[in-house]
Amino acid sequence: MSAAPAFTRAGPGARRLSLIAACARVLARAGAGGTSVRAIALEAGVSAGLVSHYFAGIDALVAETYAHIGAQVSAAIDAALARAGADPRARLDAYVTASFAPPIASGELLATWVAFWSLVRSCPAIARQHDAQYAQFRARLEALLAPCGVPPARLRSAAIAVTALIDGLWLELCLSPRTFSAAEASAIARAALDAVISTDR
Amino acid sequence: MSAAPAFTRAGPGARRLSLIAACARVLARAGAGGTSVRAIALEAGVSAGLVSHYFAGIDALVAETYAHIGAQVSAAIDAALARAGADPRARLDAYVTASFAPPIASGELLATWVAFWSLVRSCPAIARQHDAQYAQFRARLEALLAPCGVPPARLRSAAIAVTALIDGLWLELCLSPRTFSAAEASAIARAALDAVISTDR
DNA sequence: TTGCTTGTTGGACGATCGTATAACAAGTGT
DNA sequence: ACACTTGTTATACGATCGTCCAACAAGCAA
Repeated sequence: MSAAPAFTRAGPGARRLSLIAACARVLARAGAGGTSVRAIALEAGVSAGLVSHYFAGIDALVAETYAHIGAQVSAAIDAALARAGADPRARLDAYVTASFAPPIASGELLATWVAFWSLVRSCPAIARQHDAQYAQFRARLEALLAPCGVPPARLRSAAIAVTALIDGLWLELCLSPRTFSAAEASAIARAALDAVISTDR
Repeated sequence: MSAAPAFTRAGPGARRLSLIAACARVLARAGAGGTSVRAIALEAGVSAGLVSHYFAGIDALVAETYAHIGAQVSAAIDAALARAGADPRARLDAYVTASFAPPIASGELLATWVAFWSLVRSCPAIARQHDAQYAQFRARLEALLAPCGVPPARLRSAAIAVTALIDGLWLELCLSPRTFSAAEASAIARAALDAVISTDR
């Protein structure tokens, strides 16, 4: 008779990915302060040494997790846009609605994002990733605003403003969901969009 | 001959305050991850044991530091409002300008704030403080918006929107100052205010 | 000057941190 | 059935974490 295997081997790619996913879960559950090599390894069901084996350090793992989560959020928004169809204003509204709905608007994702923000100032690699991510979000929003009649000269400002408004609403919505609802946040953002895309000023 | 005193005694109130100030400086310099009892004590020029003597734990110290910094930001805004005079729109502009100028808009303050945010989900006391602080900011903004002609029915939404916009701009301005300048953020916010206080919609 | 109050120190404690490394075993090809 | 590759474990290490407590000394009162 053969005993059950004490562990299962995984290809390097698969194991790396499972560690990144585990890191994201720990980050969401325990925040940046509670995220340690051992906690991640326990979450992934492997030994602690394996983290050091696959990543240069815990900072590198967190950085890769940042990119992974960012791509996930991007995908969620892209999916919402694809569902919205072709009408420019409907696409804009879909962008807003998706921003205040799970999985984007959630305390877990906030904890993850805050953990990244706390590393921006001390870790240049994280800072670069943040800049790239923000630029990508702004560019996508510009592409959504242009068909709605926002003149090119105002495109940059409009994208910055809408991104900031959504981020601010999203932040407060995640921090204390009792202050206002996702529906209210969405309504406020859509009202602001009306003002932004109106040409009479 | 008498040797120089090895340490100087301070009244309980003064020592508590110096520890809170030291905690704020460490939080700003090293972020939540780098903030330890020993680092705070070193910053304050006292021994590590003293922190435990004055505060129930490091969480309590951080919570009191949160309240302290919040009051400081509030005071900075009040000072800007006092300098702005009586004209309602000028006061609103002063609020915006102050939000994007030191000492409010700075990487150090961001690090402090992010550290607090990272504790909101796990520490109910911090969460309660955040809610109170946010409510206070929103109430003050409502008081500024009302004289500008914003009807009472729209006051709440307008205050939430403006707060979110300023917070979002402030966040990105602190995270990566190269994306846009404080002047640009201020201009964007003031343009949005024009839309909010206009009654033609 | 003497004694007392108490703010302050410095070290000890166990726990946990990130990292490195040698031993082990699962899976594969022969 | 064998050896070989390598993904994985287990352990050890020094550093640092938060907390606690007995001893010390600064400053005030008598």
